[in-house]
Amino acid sequence: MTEGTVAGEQLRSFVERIENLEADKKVVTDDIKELYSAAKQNGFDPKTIRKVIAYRKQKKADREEQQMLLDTYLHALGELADTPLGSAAVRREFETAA
Amino acid sequence: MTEGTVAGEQLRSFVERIENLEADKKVVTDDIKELYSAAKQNGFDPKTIRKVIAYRKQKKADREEQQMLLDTYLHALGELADTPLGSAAVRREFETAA
Amino acid sequence: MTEGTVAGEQLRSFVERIENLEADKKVVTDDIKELYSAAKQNGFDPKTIRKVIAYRKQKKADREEQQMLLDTYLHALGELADTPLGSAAVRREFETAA
Amino acid sequence: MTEGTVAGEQLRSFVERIENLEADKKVVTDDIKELYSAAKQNGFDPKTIRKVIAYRKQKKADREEQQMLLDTYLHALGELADTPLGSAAVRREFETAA
DNA sequence: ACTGAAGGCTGCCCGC
DNA sequence: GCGGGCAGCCTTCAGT
Repeated sequence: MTEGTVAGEQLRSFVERIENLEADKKVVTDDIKELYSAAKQNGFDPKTIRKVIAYRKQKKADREEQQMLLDTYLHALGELADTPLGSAAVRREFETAA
Repeated sequence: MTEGTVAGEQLRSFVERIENLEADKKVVTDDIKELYSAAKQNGFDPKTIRKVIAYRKQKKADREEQQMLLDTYLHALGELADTPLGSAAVRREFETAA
Repeated sequence: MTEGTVAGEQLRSFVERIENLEADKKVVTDDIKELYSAAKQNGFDPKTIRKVIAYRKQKKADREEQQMLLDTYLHALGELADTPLGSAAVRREFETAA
Repeated sequence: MTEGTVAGEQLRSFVERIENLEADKKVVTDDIKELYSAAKQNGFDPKTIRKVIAYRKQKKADREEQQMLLDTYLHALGELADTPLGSAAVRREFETAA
């Protein structure tokens, strides 16, 4: 796998593409840091902002997990969910369970 | 600092901009992971690729540090560095010293 | 710091003590794995058990974080919290906010 | 599988035992961290200590693998290995081969 | 300069 | 055997 071979060129391509993406990533990371700094300059505690973002992120994750649970219910109940009435019933069941 | 106040709006803005950037970052991160997977599918060892990239990054950092050192020398030598010819002269000096 | 020196003996002592603790840790880890296996043999899904444990752990963490939040409120409100009545008021505030 | 059923009690038992073991594990983990801190206070680089421990662990694993290989040879040679003298003979054979 | 936390990376274990 | 998910480790950074 020396220079100039097909494999070598492929490797080079992978490496360069990854390096480019890492550069992009660094830009974004730096932007985020700048925002935190700016927020701090405006009197907001960065740590608190992180808490807020973490909280929102988790809430979103919780919602998605609940959705997965609902899907589990739906699948477990099979065909029933295929009819509007059945679906509504299952949904009602889920709401009371949650 | 409740909803609707100026500070509240500012905070909301910061939070949302950061969240957007984090979303962007996630996209890039996922792209990188995909590339590593693709490389693996093509028979390259991901771990080794990481090593290669780390090595190149290190080399680049070393070069930049050397460049900074060079700049320090240039400035220490005063206006000479401001002309291309002078710069080249100092650079030659530096190369032999290094 | 060669063999037989004071520093060498100290280092040896640290290394061995750490290795012993790691051995202990391995025992505990293996015990945990055995328990998961036993649970599986008894018809319980290990993955679900992990979920349950993670859930309980998080609930505990949440409670502690809430306590930290309460502390933050208390400190922010300063002296007020030093009187029983003030403390109760803050606590009431916290309850409605949570 | 609700509370009070046999299965429920079994599950509860598993969960609690696992949680207890995890608590034990945390104690050991914390002890290890303390040791690293203490080592650092005594002028040792924690990172290097980790390297040392990893190295010794690797060496130990290598030795055990070699021992397993030796056992394989011994068994392949049949009953010879059952006597101390025979074992020593095979071991000599192995040492020169390795 | 050191400590404590936050994020990223690696190795491990599981299920497919 | 492989890929996904998860825990542990390492690194970096803000704060002191």
